[in-house]
Amino acid sequence: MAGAPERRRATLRDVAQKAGVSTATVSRVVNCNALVSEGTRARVQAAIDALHFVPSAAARAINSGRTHVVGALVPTLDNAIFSRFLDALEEELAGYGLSLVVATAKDDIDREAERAKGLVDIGVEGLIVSGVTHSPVLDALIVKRELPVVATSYFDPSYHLPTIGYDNESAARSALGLLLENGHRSIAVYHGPTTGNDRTRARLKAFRNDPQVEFRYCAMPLGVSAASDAARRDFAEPPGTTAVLALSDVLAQGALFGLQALGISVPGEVSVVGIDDLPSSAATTPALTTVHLPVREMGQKAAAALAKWVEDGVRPSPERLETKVMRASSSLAPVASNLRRKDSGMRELD
Amino acid sequence: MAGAPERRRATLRDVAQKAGVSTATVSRVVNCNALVSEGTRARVQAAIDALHFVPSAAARAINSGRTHVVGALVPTLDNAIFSRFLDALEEELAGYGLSLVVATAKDDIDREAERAKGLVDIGVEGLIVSGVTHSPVLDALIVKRELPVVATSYFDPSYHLPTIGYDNESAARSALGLLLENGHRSIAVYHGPTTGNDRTRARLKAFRNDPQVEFRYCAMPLGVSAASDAARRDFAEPPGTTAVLALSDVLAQGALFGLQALGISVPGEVSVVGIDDLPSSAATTPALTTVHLPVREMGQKAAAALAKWVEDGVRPSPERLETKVMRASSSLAPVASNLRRKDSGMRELD
DNA sequence: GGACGGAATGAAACCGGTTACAATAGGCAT
DNA sequence: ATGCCTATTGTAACCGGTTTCATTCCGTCC
Repeated sequence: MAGAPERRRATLRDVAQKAGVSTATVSRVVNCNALVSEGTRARVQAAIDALHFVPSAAARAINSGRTHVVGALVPTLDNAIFSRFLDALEEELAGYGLSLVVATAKDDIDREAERAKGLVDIGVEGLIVSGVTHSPVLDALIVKRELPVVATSYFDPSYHLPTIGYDNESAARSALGLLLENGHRSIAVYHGPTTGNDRTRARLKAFRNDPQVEFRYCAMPLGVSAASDAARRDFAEPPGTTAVLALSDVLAQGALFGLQALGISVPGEVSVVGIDDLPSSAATTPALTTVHLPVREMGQKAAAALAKWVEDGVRPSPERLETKVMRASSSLAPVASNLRRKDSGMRELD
Repeated sequence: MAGAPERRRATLRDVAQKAGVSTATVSRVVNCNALVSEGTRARVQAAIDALHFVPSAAARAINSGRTHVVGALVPTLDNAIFSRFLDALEEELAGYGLSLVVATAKDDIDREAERAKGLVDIGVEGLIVSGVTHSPVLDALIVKRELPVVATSYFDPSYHLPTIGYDNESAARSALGLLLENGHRSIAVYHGPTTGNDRTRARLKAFRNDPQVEFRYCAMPLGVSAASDAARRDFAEPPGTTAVLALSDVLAQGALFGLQALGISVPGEVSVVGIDDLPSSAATTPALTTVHLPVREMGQKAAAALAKWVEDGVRPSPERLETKVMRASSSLAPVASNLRRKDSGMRELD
């Protein structure tokens, strides 16, 4: 009577005792599996309800050898492009009966390795990572554990992990191509930090060896405000620059807003191109010209590939996803110094 | 020789045998704990390395009774406000040695309950949910399991779970107040779906019983494009409406862009107010007037509260976080029909 | 020289489930 | 009445670690 409220969670043995059956029978009832007579099933169920019994996930996992959990390491959640990717990834993984643990690497390979260690410690069966530049510590962990790992946001069939992603350099080249076609020869390249971010570095490669074009590289934190500030600074006095090529839509939007704040017409006076194709990029005025990265599709493909690897042991093949120019002339026009201002309106005709 | 490559992962027993010691000793080495002589430690470590031994998370969990995993159920990841929240949550939880599993409810309480069940099945020790409207199934699960659960994005000290969040109605009232002060009496309210979303419903309550104000409610999908389209439709012909009050910044931004597309000046001709204070809202031109919701802080507080509950068993108290009007006059001006257009510029003086 | 104390290690129980296999019982054909 | 088959249930081993407690081995102290 004076006893404590008995706080230990009920175990299968408790239930078995209360129902007057063996643990095997309770296990059968819990798993709806084998043939248990209606009578005992009801009796056991009653005991389960009375004791608030919930089976232990760990005990199950130890028997099945499966945790049904996979992990995703992304640079950050605080950027629509990754959260969009994760949204698709989570959705698709759920379809395979897998749960998703997320961890953020913050563009730091050591932190990434540390977090990965944490994920392995909690028993993830597989991992999604971003890019192909990782800590040796992480690589060692993968080898040791024979852990299924898919690298995303990057395509490189020669990489030692299967990559499911797009060609970053080619995406940047598409963006550049648009500007070149329209006569731009002096271009400001807005990009985020390159340390720990091989996607950005790959995109920057698109601008090598182009002696006829003058690039002004502007590194900044990956945020709308930073790009807006940069644009306000860079274009406060008319510069030679006729276009902003931003390696992320976040920066492209920032540049657009910054130019608008200066009263500079886009694309009338300055052209802006981005990469990502965020949902909001279609809605700005003008709508942003950008290179679409199929991150939802990437989420689905990566989920399917990892699920198959984890469940059936089949290592997926690399997959290259196509990027695509969106709204080619919306925030982009022929360079103003070569053509009459009004020509920018004519772009809408073709 | 002809034997298979022996694919089962190495266990503690394998290591013990190889090193010629007992399992207890290996366990000690793995956990750096007790006193093991230098000699044996080295011998065991060698065996561990040779066999690529990695301890099983499940086996550990079964002994400690802890999984070090908590779950978060959010409406969606595909909205900056939630991914921002999760970014902070994940960061803070990591500090407590907890990993974060995410699942999306998509504003559907049945799906939420189903996902929650899945999370419990993989062994989460606690849960973060959004809002205070949940399925009875979920409530039953919480009770049964005595699961620590913190409700966020909502403040209601009378709710049966501890809430850590802001007062949605009062946030909406702040936004409304700004418009009223400036003479607006005919206001378009842009909001997302109300089914399954009690935050939106709470915000809508702020507009009850105000006979002198005419509200036009416009429900739409929660996205920039939807709001942009809505604005283009609503303001194509001059309506009586002088302001848009959006219950999310995503919609406010959309409205702003849509109005700009129509060539309507904001705030000169139409005022726009939002709620959320997304990072990008500070950068638009004009910067968006909005009510700041402290979601990063909420993430930190929720993480701390849940961690303490899970680790020490202390149920947290509800916490009310303050909302705050940002950039009060940036995208908002006195109603044009009552005042001279140029007055809008004067707002910046006070 | 024998008892004592601490360090290093091992044996075995245990965590909470699953499951192979054995055992029991009732139904039915012979 | 005997034997066989099957539906139901129990026994106990097992999954892969952790941990308690006993044991062994030394060095020391008296």
